[in-house]
Amino acid sequence: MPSGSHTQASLYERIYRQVSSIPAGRVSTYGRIAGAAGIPGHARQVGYALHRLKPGSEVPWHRVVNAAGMISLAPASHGYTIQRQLLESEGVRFDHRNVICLARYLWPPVDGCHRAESSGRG
DNA sequence: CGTATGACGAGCC
DNA sequence: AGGCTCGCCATAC
Repeated sequence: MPSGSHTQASLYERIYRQVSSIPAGRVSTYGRIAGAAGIPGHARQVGYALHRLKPGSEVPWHRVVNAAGMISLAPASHGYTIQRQLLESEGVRFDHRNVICLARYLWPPVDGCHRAESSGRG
């Protein structure tokens, strides 16, 4: 392989790969995706990468929310409704404040908190 | 090429 | 406990 430049996939491609690794019914945050993609601290770049996605993309962009567990799109935006519907369609529940419980749905799972496993025991 | 902006995050009060 | 501001850097014009 040609040394020097990007021996690996492009940054966006790495971001898309990380996002694609999120299973259905789980969510991740921009910051975590950034860290997993090799650019810790650059959460905004992840948001930008998803913004660049095309409508026909198979990347589960809707499984990415901000560190507060909220959809980062404008609540009155069309994208917000789409993302929320897709998440609820996968079983992700929203708080009365439109917040997702990251302790239950965050991917990769966190220890010390019960997960939303299919067994329904928590 | 410089200014403005944005699908974020952490700190400050 | 929560709203506001700054910093980060690629993209748009």
